[in-house]
Amino acid sequence: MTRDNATQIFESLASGVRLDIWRLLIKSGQNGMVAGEMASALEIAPNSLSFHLKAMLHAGLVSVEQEGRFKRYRANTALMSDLITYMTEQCCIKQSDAQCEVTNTGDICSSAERYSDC
Amino acid sequence: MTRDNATQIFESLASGVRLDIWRLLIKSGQNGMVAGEMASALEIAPNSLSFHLKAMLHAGLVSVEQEGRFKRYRANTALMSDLITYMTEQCCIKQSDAQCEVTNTGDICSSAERYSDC
DNA sequence: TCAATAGTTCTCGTATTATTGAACTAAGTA
DNA sequence: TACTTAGTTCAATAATACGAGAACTATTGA
Repeated sequence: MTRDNATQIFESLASGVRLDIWRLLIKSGQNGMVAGEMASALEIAPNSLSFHLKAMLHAGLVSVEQEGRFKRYRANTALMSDLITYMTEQCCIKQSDAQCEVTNTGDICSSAERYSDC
Repeated sequence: MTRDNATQIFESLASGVRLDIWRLLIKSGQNGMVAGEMASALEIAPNSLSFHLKAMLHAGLVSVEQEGRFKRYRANTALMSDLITYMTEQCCIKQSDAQCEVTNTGDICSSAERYSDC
Protein backbone atom coordinates (compact mmCIF):
# COMPACT_ATOMS: atom_id res chain seq x y z
CA MET A 1 0.00 0.00 0.00
CA THR A 2 1.63 3.18 -1.24
CA ARG A 3 0.58 6.76 -0.68
CA ASP A 4 -0.59 7.05 -4.28
CA ASN A 5 -2.56 3.83 -4.05
CA ALA A 6 -4.26 5.05 -0.89
CA THR A 7 -5.12 8.32 -2.59
CA GLN A 8 -6.54 6.40 -5.52
CA ILE A 9 -8.74 4.33 -3.24
CA PHE A 10 -10.09 7.40 -1.48
CA GLU A 11 -10.80 8.98 -4.85
CA SER A 12 -12.62 5.80 -5.79
CA LEU A 13 -14.97 6.21 -2.85
CA ALA A 14 -15.26 9.97 -2.80
CA SER A 15 -18.69 10.26 -4.34
CA GLY A 16 -22.11 9.12 -3.31
CA VAL A 17 -22.54 6.94 -6.37
CA ARG A 18 -19.29 5.07 -5.86
CA LEU A 19 -19.93 4.55 -2.19
CA ASP A 20 -23.30 3.11 -3.20
CA ILE A 21 -21.58 0.81 -5.66
CA TRP A 22 -19.16 -0.32 -2.99
CA ARG A 23 -21.87 -0.98 -0.45
CA LEU A 24 -23.93 -2.88 -3.00
CA LEU A 25 -20.99 -5.14 -3.79
CA ILE A 26 -20.23 -5.61 -0.11
CA LYS A 27 -23.80 -6.72 0.46
CA SER A 28 -23.62 -9.19 -2.40
CA GLY A 29 -20.54 -10.80 -0.90
CA GLN A 30 -18.71 -13.50 -2.79
CA ASN A 31 -21.51 -13.72 -5.35
CA GLY A 32 -20.77 -10.26 -6.59
CA MET A 33 -23.11 -8.66 -9.06
CA VAL A 34 -23.50 -8.37 -12.79
CA ALA A 35 -23.22 -4.83 -14.18
CA GLY A 36 -26.81 -4.72 -15.38
CA GLU A 37 -28.16 -5.70 -11.97
CA MET A 38 -26.13 -2.94 -10.38
CA ALA A 39 -27.33 -0.33 -12.86
CA SER A 40 -30.94 -1.32 -12.16
CA ALA A 41 -30.49 -1.44 -8.40
CA LEU A 42 -28.81 1.97 -8.28
CA GLU A 43 -30.88 3.48 -11.06
CA ILE A 44 -27.95 4.87 -12.98
CA ALA A 45 -27.19 4.70 -16.69
CA PRO A 46 -25.04 1.74 -17.79
CA ASN A 47 -22.38 3.99 -19.26
CA SER A 48 -22.20 6.02 -16.06
CA LEU A 49 -21.84 2.85 -14.02
CA SER A 50 -19.13 1.65 -16.36
CA PHE A 51 -17.31 4.93 -15.87
CA HIS A 52 -17.26 4.55 -12.11
CA LEU A 53 -16.44 0.85 -12.16
CA LYS A 54 -13.46 1.57 -14.35
CA ALA A 55 -12.07 3.95 -11.77
CA MET A 56 -12.70 1.46 -8.99
CA LEU A 57 -11.08 -1.30 -11.02
CA HIS A 58 -8.05 0.89 -11.59
CA ALA A 59 -7.75 1.45 -7.85
CA GLY A 60 -8.10 -2.29 -7.29
CA LEU A 61 -11.23 -1.88 -5.19
CA VAL A 62 -13.24 -4.24 -7.36
CA SER A 63 -12.49 -7.22 -9.55
CA VAL A 64 -14.32 -8.36 -12.65
CA GLU A 65 -14.93 -11.70 -14.32
CA GLN A 66 -16.44 -12.42 -17.70
CA GLU A 67 -19.51 -14.64 -17.53
CA GLY A 68 -20.89 -15.30 -20.96
CA ARG A 69 -22.10 -11.98 -22.14
CA PHE A 70 -22.26 -10.62 -18.62
CA LYS A 71 -19.56 -9.19 -16.43
CA ARG A 72 -19.59 -9.98 -12.77
CA TYR A 73 -18.03 -7.53 -10.32
CA ARG A 74 -16.90 -8.22 -6.79
CA ALA A 75 -15.61 -6.01 -4.00
CA ASN A 76 -11.98 -6.50 -3.12
CA THR A 77 -12.35 -6.56 0.63
CA ALA A 78 -8.72 -7.51 1.13
CA LEU A 79 -7.64 -4.18 -0.28
CA MET A 80 -9.98 -2.32 2.04
CA SER A 81 -8.45 -4.27 4.86
CA ASP A 82 -5.00 -3.17 3.66
CA LEU A 83 -6.17 0.42 3.51
CA ILE A 84 -7.39 0.33 7.08
CA THR A 85 -4.07 -1.13 8.14
CA TYR A 86 -2.25 1.57 6.22
CA MET A 87 -4.30 4.35 7.76
CA THR A 88 -3.75 2.98 11.22
CA GLU A 89 -0.06 2.32 10.66
CA GLN A 90 0.57 6.01 10.10
CA CYS A 91 -0.54 6.48 13.63
CA CYS A 92 2.36 4.44 14.86
CA ILE A 93 5.07 6.83 13.77
CA LYS A 94 4.61 9.07 16.75
CA GLN A 95 4.56 6.12 19.15
CA SER A 96 7.59 4.41 20.59
CA ASP A 97 9.40 2.00 18.31
CA ALA A 98 8.77 -0.76 20.80
CA GLN A 99 5.04 -0.39 20.47
CA CYS A 100 5.39 -0.30 16.70
CA GLU A 101 7.21 -3.60 16.64
CA VAL A 102 4.61 -5.20 18.83
CA THR A 103 1.73 -4.11 16.64
CA ASN A 104 3.28 -4.32 13.19
CA THR A 105 2.38 -7.96 12.88
CA GLY A 106 -0.16 -7.61 10.13
CA ASP A 107 -2.93 -8.00 12.65
CA ILE A 108 -5.43 -5.39 11.57
CA CYS A 109 -7.20 -5.78 14.85
CA SER A 110 -4.42 -4.47 17.03
CA SER A 111 -3.71 -1.70 14.55
CA ALA A 112 -7.24 -0.44 14.86
CA GLU A 113 -7.07 -0.54 18.63
CA ARG A 114 -3.78 1.31 18.72
CA TYR A 115 -5.24 3.83 16.34
CA SER A 116 -8.12 4.76 18.59
CA ASP A 117 -5.62 5.49 21.33
CA CYS A 118 -3.69 8.02 19.23
CA MET B 1 -21.99 8.00 10.73
CA THR B 2 -24.26 8.61 7.76
CA ARG B 3 -23.67 7.80 4.12
CA ASP B 4 -23.21 11.49 3.30
CA ASN B 5 -20.79 11.97 6.15
CA ALA B 6 -18.76 9.01 4.95
CA THR B 7 -18.71 10.44 1.44
CA GLN B 8 -17.54 13.76 2.84
CA ILE B 9 -14.70 12.09 4.68
CA PHE B 10 -13.56 10.22 1.60
CA GLU B 11 -13.68 13.46 -0.36
CA SER B 12 -11.57 15.03 2.36
CA LEU B 13 -8.86 12.45 1.80
CA ALA B 14 -9.17 12.02 -1.93
CA SER B 15 -6.12 14.02 -2.92
CA GLY B 16 -2.44 13.63 -2.31
CA VAL B 17 -2.20 16.95 -0.52
CA ARG B 18 -4.96 16.17 1.95
CA LEU B 19 -3.66 12.71 2.64
CA ASP B 20 -0.31 14.35 3.38
CA ILE B 21 -2.03 16.76 5.74
CA TRP B 22 -3.77 13.92 7.50
CA ARG B 23 -0.62 11.87 7.88
CA LEU B 24 1.28 14.88 9.15
CA LEU B 25 -1.34 15.47 11.82
CA ILE B 26 -1.41 11.79 12.71
CA LYS B 27 2.33 11.86 13.23
CA SER B 28 2.10 14.91 15.48
CA GLY B 29 -0.43 13.14 17.70
CA GLN B 30 -2.05 15.06 20.54
CA ASN B 31 0.32 17.99 20.04
CA GLY B 32 -1.16 18.69 16.66
CA MET B 33 0.45 21.31 14.47
CA VAL B 34 0.19 25.00 13.80
CA ALA B 35 -0.88 25.93 10.28
CA GLY B 36 2.41 27.62 9.45
CA GLU B 37 4.41 24.57 10.45
CA MET B 38 2.26 22.43 8.22
CA ALA B 39 2.61 24.77 5.25
CA SER B 40 6.39 24.69 5.63
CA ALA B 41 6.56 20.94 6.13
CA LEU B 42 4.40 20.21 3.10
CA GLU B 43 5.73 23.10 1.02
CA ILE B 44 2.35 24.41 0.02
CA ALA B 45 1.04 27.97 0.03
CA PRO B 46 -0.72 29.06 3.25
CA ASN B 47 -3.92 29.91 1.42
CA SER B 48 -3.93 26.56 -0.33
CA LEU B 49 -3.44 24.80 3.00
CA SER B 50 -6.24 26.85 4.48
CA PHE B 51 -8.48 25.79 1.63
CA HIS B 52 -7.89 22.11 2.28
CA LEU B 53 -8.08 22.42 6.06
CA LYS B 54 -11.44 24.08 5.71
CA ALA B 55 -12.78 21.07 3.82
CA MET B 56 -11.32 18.69 6.37
CA LEU B 57 -12.78 20.73 9.21
CA HIS B 58 -16.17 20.61 7.54
CA ALA B 59 -15.95 16.84 7.34
CA GLY B 60 -14.91 16.74 10.99
CA LEU B 61 -11.61 15.09 10.21
CA VAL B 62 -9.60 17.76 12.01
CA SER B 63 -10.20 20.11 14.89
CA VAL B 64 -8.72 23.56 15.42
CA GLU B 65 -7.85 25.63 18.46
CA GLN B 66 -6.79 29.26 18.62
CA GLU B 67 -3.43 29.76 20.29
CA GLY B 68 -2.55 33.40 20.43
CA ARG B 69 -2.06 34.37 16.83
CA PHE B 70 -1.58 30.77 15.79
CA LYS B 71 -4.09 28.11 15.03
CA ARG B 72 -3.37 24.57 16.11
CA TYR B 73 -4.87 21.69 14.16
CA ARG B 74 -5.31 18.14 15.35
CA ALA B 75 -6.46 14.98 13.61
CA ASN B 76 -9.80 13.63 14.79
CA THR B 77 -8.80 10.02 15.11
CA ALA B 78 -12.10 9.08 16.71
CA LEU B 79 -13.92 9.95 13.50
CA MET B 80 -11.54 7.83 11.47
CA SER B 81 -12.26 5.03 13.87
CA ASP B 82 -15.98 5.56 13.29
CA LEU B 83 -15.43 5.50 9.54
CA ILE B 84 -13.62 2.19 9.74
CA THR B 85 -16.43 0.79 11.83
CA TYR B 86 -18.96 2.07 9.34
CA MET B 87 -17.12 0.57 6.39
CA THR B 88 -16.87 -2.77 8.13
CA GLU B 89 -20.46 -2.71 9.33
CA GLN B 90 -21.70 -2.61 5.74
CA CYS B 91 -20.08 -5.96 5.38
CA CYS B 92 -22.37 -7.42 7.99
CA ILE B 93 -25.54 -7.02 5.99
CA LYS B 94 -24.95 -10.12 3.95
CA GLN B 95 -23.95 -12.15 7.00
CA SER B 96 -26.32 -13.94 9.32
CA ASP B 97 -28.08 -11.81 11.89
CA ALA B 98 -26.57 -13.89 14.62
CA GLN B 99 -23.08 -12.99 13.57
CA CYS B 100 -24.09 -9.36 13.29
CA GLU B 101 -25.33 -9.28 16.85
CA VAL B 102 -22.18 -10.84 18.10
CA THR B 103 -19.95 -8.33 16.42
CA ASN B 104 -22.05 -5.19 16.62
CA THR B 105 -20.69 -4.37 20.04
CA GLY B 106 -18.82 -1.25 19.09
CA ASP B 107 -15.63 -3.21 19.14
CA ILE B 108 -13.81 -2.03 16.05
CA CYS B 109 -11.46 -4.93 16.33
CA SER B 110 -13.99 -7.67 15.70
CA SER B 111 -15.57 -5.60 12.95
CA ALA B 112 -12.30 -5.48 11.10
CA GLU B 113 -11.83 -9.21 11.48
CA ARG B 114 -15.30 -9.96 10.27
CA TYR B 115 -14.67 -7.63 7.38
CA SER B 116 -11.67 -9.48 6.11
CA ASP B 117 -13.75 -12.65 6.04
CA CYS B 118 -16.37 -11.17 3.75
C1' DT C 1 -25.86 -13.92 -41.25
C1' DC C 2 -28.84 -10.89 -38.99
C1' DA C 3 -30.89 -9.18 -34.78
C1' DA C 4 -30.86 -8.53 -29.86
C1' DT C 5 -28.56 -7.93 -25.58
C1' DA C 6 -24.65 -6.51 -22.37
C1' DG C 7 -21.35 -3.56 -21.68
C1' DT C 8 -17.82 -0.12 -22.91
C1' DT C 9 -15.91 3.92 -25.18
C1' DC C 10 -16.24 8.44 -27.26
C1' DT C 11 -17.69 13.22 -27.42
C1' DC C 12 -19.50 17.18 -25.69
C1' DG C 13 -21.50 20.36 -22.29
C1' DT C 14 -21.54 21.48 -17.61
C1' DA C 15 -20.13 21.74 -12.93
C1' DT C 16 -17.03 21.18 -9.47
C1' DT C 17 -12.27 21.64 -7.66
C1' DA C 18 -7.55 23.33 -7.15
C1' DT C 19 -4.08 26.90 -7.58
C1' DT C 20 -2.38 31.53 -7.64
C1' DG C 21 -2.05 36.31 -6.35
C1' DA C 22 -4.08 40.02 -3.92
C1' DA C 23 -6.75 41.86 -0.32
C1' DC C 24 -8.48 41.27 4.22
C1' DT C 25 -8.90 40.28 9.53
C1' DA C 26 -6.87 39.49 13.88
C1' DA C 27 -3.15 39.19 17.24
C1' DG C 28 1.24 40.56 18.93
C1' DT C 29 4.86 44.23 19.30
C1' DA C 30 7.80 48.53 18.93
C1' DT D 1 -0.64 54.12 16.40
C1' DA D 2 1.95 51.90 13.03
C1' DC D 3 4.22 47.60 11.78
C1' DT D 4 4.76 42.67 11.51
C1' DT D 5 3.16 38.08 11.51
C1' DA D 6 -0.45 34.35 11.05
C1' DG D 7 -4.04 32.94 8.74
C1' DT D 8 -8.25 33.38 5.94
C1' DT D 9 -11.12 34.97 2.18
C1' DC D 10 -11.87 36.57 -2.46
C1' DA D 11 -11.52 36.61 -7.55
C1' DA D 12 -9.86 34.71 -11.71
C1' DT D 13 -8.05 31.00 -14.16
C1' DA D 14 -6.97 26.25 -15.19
C1' DA D 15 -7.78 21.56 -14.61
C1' DT D 16 -10.60 17.83 -13.65
C1' DA D 17 -14.77 15.05 -13.01
C1' DC D 18 -19.50 13.88 -14.01
C1' DG D 19 -23.50 12.84 -16.80
C1' DA D 20 -26.11 12.11 -21.18
C1' DG D 21 -26.40 10.61 -25.81
C1' DA D 22 -24.52 8.20 -29.65
C1' DA D 23 -21.50 4.89 -31.50
C1' DC D 24 -18.87 0.81 -30.89
C1' DT D 25 -17.40 -4.25 -29.50
C1' DA D 26 -18.59 -8.77 -28.13
C1' DT D 27 -21.64 -12.50 -27.04
C1' DT D 28 -25.89 -15.06 -27.72
C1' DG D 29 -29.46 -16.91 -30.38
C1' DA D 30 -32.89 -17.23 -34.38
